Amino acid sequence: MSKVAPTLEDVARIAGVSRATVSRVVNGTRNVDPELQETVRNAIEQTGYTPNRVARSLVTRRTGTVALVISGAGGGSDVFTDPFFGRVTAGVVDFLRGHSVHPVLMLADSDHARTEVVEFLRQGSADGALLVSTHPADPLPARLLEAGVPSVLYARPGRPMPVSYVDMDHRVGGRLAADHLVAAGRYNITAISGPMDVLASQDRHAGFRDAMARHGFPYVPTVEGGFTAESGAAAMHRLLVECPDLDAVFAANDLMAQAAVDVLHEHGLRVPDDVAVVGFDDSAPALACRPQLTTIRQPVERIAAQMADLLLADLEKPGQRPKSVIFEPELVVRASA
Amino acid sequence: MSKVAPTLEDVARIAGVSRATVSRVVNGTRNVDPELQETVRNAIEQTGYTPNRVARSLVTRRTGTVALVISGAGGGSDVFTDPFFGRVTAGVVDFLRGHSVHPVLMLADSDHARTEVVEFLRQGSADGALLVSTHPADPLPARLLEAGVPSVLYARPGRPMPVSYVDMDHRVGGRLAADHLVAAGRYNITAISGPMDVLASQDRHAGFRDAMARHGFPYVPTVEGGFTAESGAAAMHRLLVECPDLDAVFAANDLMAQAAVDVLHEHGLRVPDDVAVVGFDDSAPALACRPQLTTIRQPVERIAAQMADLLLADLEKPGQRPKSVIFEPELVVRASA
DNA sequence: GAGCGCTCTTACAACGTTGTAAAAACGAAG
DNA sequence: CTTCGTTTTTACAACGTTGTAAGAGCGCTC
Repeated sequence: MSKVAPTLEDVARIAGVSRATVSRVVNGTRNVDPELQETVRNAIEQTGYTPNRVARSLVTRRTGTVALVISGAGGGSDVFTDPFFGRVTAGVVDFLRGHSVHPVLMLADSDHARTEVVEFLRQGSADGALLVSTHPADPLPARLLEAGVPSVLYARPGRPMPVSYVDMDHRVGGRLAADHLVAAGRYNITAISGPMDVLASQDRHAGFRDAMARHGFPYVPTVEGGFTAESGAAAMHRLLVECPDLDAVFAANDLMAQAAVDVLHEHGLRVPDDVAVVGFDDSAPALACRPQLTTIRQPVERIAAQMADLLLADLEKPGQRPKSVIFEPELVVRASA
Repeated sequence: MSKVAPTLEDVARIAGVSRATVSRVVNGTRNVDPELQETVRNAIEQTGYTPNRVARSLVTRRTGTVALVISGAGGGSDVFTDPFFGRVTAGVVDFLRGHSVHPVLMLADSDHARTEVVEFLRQGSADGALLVSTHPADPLPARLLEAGVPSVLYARPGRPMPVSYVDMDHRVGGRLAADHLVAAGRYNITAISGPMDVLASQDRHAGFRDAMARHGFPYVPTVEGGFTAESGAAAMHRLLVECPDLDAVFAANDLMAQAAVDVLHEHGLRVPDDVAVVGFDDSAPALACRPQLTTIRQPVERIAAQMADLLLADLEKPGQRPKSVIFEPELVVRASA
C-alpha cells in the first residue's frame, strides 16, 4: 500500500545533511558542494522523495494553479457543449501546461457560485483567475478586482475598470461580413444577432449595420438569437416570415448559422444560390455544415492563450498596470456565401 | 490595494479569545458558548476573515480538489472540440460543485505529461484522480494505482486491475443498432467502426456483429474510422466503393455518422429512404444533423457524475474494495433510420 | 466548604516546506 | 600563527491552520 510519503527530513537524515541543504538541492541549486549534491540526489532517489506542494505553497504563497472561471452563462451543463468554451479551455490548457501551471475549472452561473469563486481565490487556493464572462452586468470581475485577485478577462469588462483583458474586434468582424455579402451582389440582406445583452453581440451587429449603412443599406431586418442552434432556427423562421424575399443572412455565430441553413433547406431554398449565409467564429459547426460556412474567424485558442499569458506575467511581476490585447478577425470564404 | 489577508490570529485577538476557539467556530461549531460564538462571528465579519485553504490542507491532508485527467488521446487541442469530453467535463463539474470539490484539468497525452500527472498527485496537490483513458495500453491507470492515488476510471482498464471504474455496456449498444436496422428491413448493412485499439470501439462493433450474425448476416462490411468527422467521411467513401448497393450504415459515433450522411447526400443518396444511418452517443451532432440521427444514447453526463461520486466515496472512506458501475445504452429513434 | 464531575477554553505541538541569520570550514594574506 | 574574507552548512523561526492534552470555571453533592 502507499506508505506515508517521505519528507525533506527523511532525505536529510539519510544523506546526513540538514533539511535546508536538501531544499536547496531540490530547487535552484545554489551554493551546494557538487559532491554533497550527489549524495543528496541519491538519497532522494532512494526514498522516492517528492516535495509536498501544499507545504511549499504555504510558505511561498503560490499554488501553481489558476482558476478558469466560466461566468454569466445560464445553464451550467450546456456550457461545455458550446464549441466556444471548449476552444477556450483548449487554448488555456495548452498554454499553461508549458508553464507547469494547472487550471481549476469553475462555473459561476449563480450568485452562490460567484461567492464561492471569490472565496476560493481569496483563500489562496489559486494564484489568479481567468475569467470568461459574457454578460456585461456580471458582478464577478468587479468583485475579484475588489478582492485583489489577479485576473484577466476574456472580453472587455461591462463597465471600464482597471483590469487586463483580451478581446477581438467584433465590429470589424461584422464589417467583414457586410462587405462580403454586398460585394457578392446581395440586396435583401438580413441578420440573426446574438443576445443583445452580450457586448460581443452588440459589437458584431453594430459593425455589420454600420458597414451596411455605408454601402447604402440604411436598415437591416434583424432577429435576435441566443447563440444556440434552436434560437437560430427560430430566428430564421421569423426572418422568412417578415422578409420572404431575403437573399442573405448574417448569423452572429456558426451554431445559429448552421441552424439557419437547415431551415432554409426545409423551405426549399438553396444555399448559397438563393440565400447566402455568413457565420461567425469558425468553429466545428462551420465545417460540419453543408454547404460549409463562409464565416468570420475568431482565433479563440490564441486569444485564450494570450489571456493565460497575461495572467502569468502579472503573477510574475505583480502590480503592473493592466494590459489589453485585441485580436483581428478574418473572413474565411467557403461555400455558403 | 489588497491588504494582507487576516488570519485566525487576528480574529482571535479582536474577539479576545484563542485561535483554537475561532477555529472551532469556523468549522463544526461544537462546544462553543453561543455568546462567544456571536462575538467571534462579529470579529470575523469585521476583519473579513476567510480561512486559508493551503494551511488547512497542510494539516488535514485534504485539498478539496481532484484531477480530471484526459489521457491517451493524441492531439492535445482537438480533445476539447470532441463533444464527448465536453460532456464528461460537464457531468463532473456539475456533480462536484454540489460537494465543494473543484476539478483540476490535466492532459496526459505524452509520457512527460503522464509523469507530471503522477507527480502532481503524489505531491498531494489533489486528493484523487478521475481518469478518462481511451487506450487500453495507456500506462497511467497502473502508475496511479501503484502510487497509491485514489482513482476512478471512465471505461474499464485495458488489463484487469483493482481499480474502480464506470462504463457503459457498449456491446448492448451495438446490438440495439443491429436489431433496429434489421427490423427496418435493411439488407445490405455496413459499419464504420471506431478505432480498433479502443475498447469501446471493439465492444460496440462486436455487439453489432454478433447481433447481425444472430439475424443471419454472417459478414458485415466494415471500415475503421477514428471518431472524427474527417475519418467518418473517408470511411463512408470507401464503403460506397466496396459496397455500392449498401442500404444501411452503423457509425460508432455521431460525429462520423453525420459526416457519413453528408457523403451519402453528395452521392445523391437519400437518408433514410435509400440508406439508413444509425449513430452512437446521442451528442450535439445527432440533433444538428439533417435528417436528425437515430442513435444509441450514452448518458455521458450521468456516467461522469457517477465516476465523481465513486471517487468522493473512496476519499470519504478509504480502502474499500474497488467498485464498478455499468450503464445501459438506449436506442433513440429519429429520422435517419 | 472541600471534592467531584461537568462543560468550555486555552496553550502547544504538529503538518512540510522556505528563507534568514548565525556558525563552521577553509584558504589566503599579513 | 593570528586575522580576515569567502564559501558552505546548519539551526531556527516563520507560514496559517487543526487536534490534543491540560487547565479554568462552575454548579453539585455530601
